[in-house]
Amino acid sequence: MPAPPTRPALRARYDRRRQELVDVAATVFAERGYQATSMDDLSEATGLAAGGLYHYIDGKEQLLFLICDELLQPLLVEARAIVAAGGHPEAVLRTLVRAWVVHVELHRTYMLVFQQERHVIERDPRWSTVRDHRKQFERLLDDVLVAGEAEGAFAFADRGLALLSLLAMVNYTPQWLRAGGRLSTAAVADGFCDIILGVTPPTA
Amino acid sequence: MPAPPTRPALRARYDRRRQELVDVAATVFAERGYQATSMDDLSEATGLAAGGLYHYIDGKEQLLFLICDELLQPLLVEARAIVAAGGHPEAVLRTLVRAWVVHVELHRTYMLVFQQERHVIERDPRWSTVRDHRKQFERLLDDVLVAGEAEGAFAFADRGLALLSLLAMVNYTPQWLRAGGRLSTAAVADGFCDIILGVTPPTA
Amino acid sequence: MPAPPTRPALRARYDRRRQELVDVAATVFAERGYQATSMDDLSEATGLAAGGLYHYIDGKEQLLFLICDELLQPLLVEARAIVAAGGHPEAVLRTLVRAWVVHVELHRTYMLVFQQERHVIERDPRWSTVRDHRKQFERLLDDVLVAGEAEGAFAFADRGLALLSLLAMVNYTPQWLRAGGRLSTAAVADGFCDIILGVTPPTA
Amino acid sequence: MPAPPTRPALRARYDRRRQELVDVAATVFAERGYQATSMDDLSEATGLAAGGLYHYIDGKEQLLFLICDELLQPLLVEARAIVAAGGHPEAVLRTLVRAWVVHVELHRTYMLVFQQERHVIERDPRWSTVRDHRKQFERLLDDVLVAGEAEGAFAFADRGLALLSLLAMVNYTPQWLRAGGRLSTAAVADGFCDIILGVTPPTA
DNA sequence: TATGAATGAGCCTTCATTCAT
DNA sequence: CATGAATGAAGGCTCATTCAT
Repeated sequence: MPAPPTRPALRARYDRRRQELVDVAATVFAERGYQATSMDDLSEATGLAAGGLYHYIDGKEQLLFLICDELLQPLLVEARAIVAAGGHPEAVLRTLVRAWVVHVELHRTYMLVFQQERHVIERDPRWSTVRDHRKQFERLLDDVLVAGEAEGAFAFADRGLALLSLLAMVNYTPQWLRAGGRLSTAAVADGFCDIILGVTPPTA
Repeated sequence: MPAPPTRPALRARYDRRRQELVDVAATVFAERGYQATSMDDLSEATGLAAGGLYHYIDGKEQLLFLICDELLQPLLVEARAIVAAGGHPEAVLRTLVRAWVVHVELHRTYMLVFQQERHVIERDPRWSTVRDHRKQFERLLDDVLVAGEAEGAFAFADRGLALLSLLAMVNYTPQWLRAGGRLSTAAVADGFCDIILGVTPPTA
Repeated sequence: MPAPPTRPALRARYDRRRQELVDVAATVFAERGYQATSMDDLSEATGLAAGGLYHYIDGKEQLLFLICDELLQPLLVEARAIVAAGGHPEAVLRTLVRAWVVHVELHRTYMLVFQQERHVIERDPRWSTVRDHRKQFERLLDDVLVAGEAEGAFAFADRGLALLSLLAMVNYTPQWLRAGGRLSTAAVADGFCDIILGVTPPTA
Repeated sequence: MPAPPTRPALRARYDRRRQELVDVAATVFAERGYQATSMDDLSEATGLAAGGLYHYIDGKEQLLFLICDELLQPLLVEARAIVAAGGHPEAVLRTLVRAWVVHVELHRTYMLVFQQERHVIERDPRWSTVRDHRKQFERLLDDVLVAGEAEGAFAFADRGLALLSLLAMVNYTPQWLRAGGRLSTAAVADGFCDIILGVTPPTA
């Protein structure tokens, strides 16, 4: 990858195209799998010739990194803001989960790729940055649960299991959630919270 | 793959080695990923020369198939038996989930591989058998929830979400559950049921 | 094989190199045999790295197809033109055989490969196109013999045997005919016709 | 290949089986091609397990050698006898060609294999024995033509071409001659001689 | 910037052959 | 004699990446 252009006008176009490339890559990776996708597939999907891709990225693996990074980074930022804003634990949790599910839905393909390649990300030392972001997010989530439990707002049979379950639910979401489905994103997020918090329907 | 030997004595050894190969493959696939694992990796992991593997399998993909099949087939059989045995819905559900989690724990690597390669299995028509087994199992699970709801044993805010959550939780299990961990397998299974059913701890 | 370039300048070079590759392949195949020739052999013979060959072809088998096709297609076209032009049956036959022998001599290696791999071409359904061309050419030849016999220009003891013999003679030609040999191409062609037509030398 | 058994009874059975193996090999080679036939194919065709084949032969290539040898050796012996017996040149030629065509028909698969692998046999020094037999046979044939020409029994426009044509015709025979076809073996042989000798049908 | 030809390592698989049983 | 498991060297092909144009 040559140095990106410095003149602002060119830089803008460059950044736009690079973002487009990452988007396309996420879509194709999500469908065929990262390993099963060839640079030629991306070349075809973007309309850029094989060599042209390398003006925007260093290589195939960097695409995977960018996908993971653009998925986790903003989520972590938003989550920190929500937690920092404070409030009643349940409100914080619900706000956080809602933002999370929205994020997952908006970056559905990114999330699918991230989950698919989890075995690499979790093991390879070169992926520690991404891994750390995931861990920080999960830590944040746990903090909220701990705080709620401490304040008596939440009563978990087992907080660890509750956290793992919440992670599982939301991570699994992109496999079935589609825009315009039976449940709205907010409903899904609230539903998850209800389940975790043991909120039973009123008629019971 | 040549036809398996017919003489019983040889057949037994053949089957044993083949099973061993599938086991090793599951372990290596789980660690490095199916695509990232070369037949040479398996050759090294099994101690069998590259060509020797093909006495037991038709190709790399068949290993993936066998892994999925040996994971789902017995689970489905067991699940059907549990449901057929009948009983109070909650008892049935708990028995079922417990068996499921035990199965997942025993076939941890198989499950990891199955989850990893889900994008292939769900899309490729050649994998319809495996996909069908997964669907049948999920259908069975849903039937139990439906029955429990009908009998008034369960009260879900949203049964669909409950099912998806349960699937997510158990499918996520092999990522963190280790034998000898804080929670026993049974505790985990019951914990999952509690969460789904909205069982809150005695507010002591 | 990527799509061939569309820009005319590039396309010309591409076509030239591809033709070169087919030529080299025909030569090497003719010498070592199609099956006994590895892509590495072709790589070495062309000076192109192993992978580079696949810019021009889909695979080894396509080379064999192109060789057969480039051998038969133009021959058939030329033969049709000669027959269509009409004239005295003997003149037509002699013109046809002469063109045929010239063609065979010019594409000596192609012909050798075609003959060598006849057992595949005649049996495999995927080779029906090539097979059809061969049959059409032979049919054309037979038509000429039939017409000549009908007009009383030819008198065969057995026309079927005459046709088979002519085919045998010409097909066998590349095994021994060399440019600059004792007999000119035209002499060979005429000699074949003499033999088939029972023309005996003036009993001087 | 271990040493063949010496006890006569065993030796007979051994020889019979070995001959059977060569026959089967010739058939399979003729159909699929020598190179395209795997030892496993032969194993299946003979009913002998892979390793068992090596009790009778040294390797795959020896099978090819035996096929060629068993084809050419007896033909050469018979041809020599016919020529040695003497007689009118035309009678000798006709007897010889008839024996030849009969031989070719009886060893149709052997001949097909021999023709298919001609490129190896003609080039590789290891095949000089087989090549020599072929050359001796052709020499014998030429001698007959020379003698006939000298005696004024034959009048060739070009004896060399006549020889090559005859070779071509007979060598091509296994590609189309089937037992029970329109022409008897003898008729075919005589037809070839008529063509070479310029014998025109009586009605002409 | 973009193209597309070219590289070369690596992958999955086949196969002739050997050898313990 | 026969079996069938095992070997290991190719073989055809793919693919991430480079680079002259």
